[in-house]
Amino acid sequence: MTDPKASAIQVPPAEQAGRFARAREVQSRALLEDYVELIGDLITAHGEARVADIAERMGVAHPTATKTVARLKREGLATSRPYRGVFLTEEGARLAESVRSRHRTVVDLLVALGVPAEHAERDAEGIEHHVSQRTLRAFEAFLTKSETQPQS
Amino acid sequence: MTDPKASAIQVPPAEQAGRFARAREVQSRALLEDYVELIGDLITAHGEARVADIAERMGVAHPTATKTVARLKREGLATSRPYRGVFLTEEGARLAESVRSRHRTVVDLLVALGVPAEHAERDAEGIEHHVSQRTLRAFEAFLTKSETQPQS
DNA sequence: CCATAAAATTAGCCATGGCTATATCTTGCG
DNA sequence: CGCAAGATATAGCCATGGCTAATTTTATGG
Ligand SMILES: [Mn+2]
Ligand SMILES: [Mn+2]
Ligand SMILES: [Mn+2]
Ligand SMILES: [Mn+2]
Repeated sequence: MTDPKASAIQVPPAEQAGRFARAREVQSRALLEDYVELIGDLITAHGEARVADIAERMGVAHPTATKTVARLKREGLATSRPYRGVFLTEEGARLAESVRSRHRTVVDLLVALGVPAEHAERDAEGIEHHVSQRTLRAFEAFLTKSETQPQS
Repeated sequence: MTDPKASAIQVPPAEQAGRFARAREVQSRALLEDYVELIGDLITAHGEARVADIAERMGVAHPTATKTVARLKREGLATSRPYRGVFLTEEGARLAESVRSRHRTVVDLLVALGVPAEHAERDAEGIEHHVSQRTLRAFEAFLTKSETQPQS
């Protein structure tokens, strides 16, 4: 068991600052990740990703979706011509795939730990973005193990 | 195994929008949570929480910390008088305690799954805010179990 | 084929959370 | 004491990510 109180405070300030910086960094990427994942899903399901559908599924107003799509284009993740649908670049498609896979792993882990599916989906939508490669591997390892030998 | 592609798309749009809304909601609380936790730690360790220390540990400039403290006051989580330290209200202290406890649980879970401590700390700093009560209970249950009967 | 409905974009607003530069207050020391 | 130095606060800037209202483009059905 960790020492309850003093633990956080005796880590060097610079190191703690680094952790918070990482969290902020991740945060600024989270929205992009959710958009490319969703755009990929829409293209798979409907052959195209319309701004209206993106907005509806993200739960934001149309102009908000348009603005974010502009950012995706700026960052090289998507393309679109005015009044046409939105498409993913190679890089966008790659990101979408990795985001989708990580999302599934996070949900699967939560469910494996006994979290109801609905809850798992909700929490995963935020958690996923903060799960590093290293942590993802640990999740996968645990899932593989609990497949082989289910709960004791 | 879940169906790889179509899974996300056949959830009703309103429900998916709700998940994203939840994630945004959580996001807007995350900064407050980290601040009250840190302020609580500083008071425990040094008897007071100075803006300079808060800024240093959060990895932001002093004015940024001042501005966020103003928001904490607005939201009834902290108090402070100009050029004096920052203190937590009852509500702030309660929040700090629950945030600290959840933080520890998340770190412990990651470590229990085999994530190196440093990594666990980093990832937890972002993950923690998205862990609901229900999920937290699942984490605790797992940790209790793996104490009793360690890895097979 | 064109008028109107639907979809998308643009314009312009707000809050948050960063920053730097400047002003003000507190404090400790000579 | 009294005046630097240091700590804090204020002013004012920027980017992101929301919003509504207005405009422009596309698509359709009579
Ligand atoms: Mn997400
Ligand atoms: Mn997701
Ligand atoms: Mn945190
Ligand atoms: Mn924390």
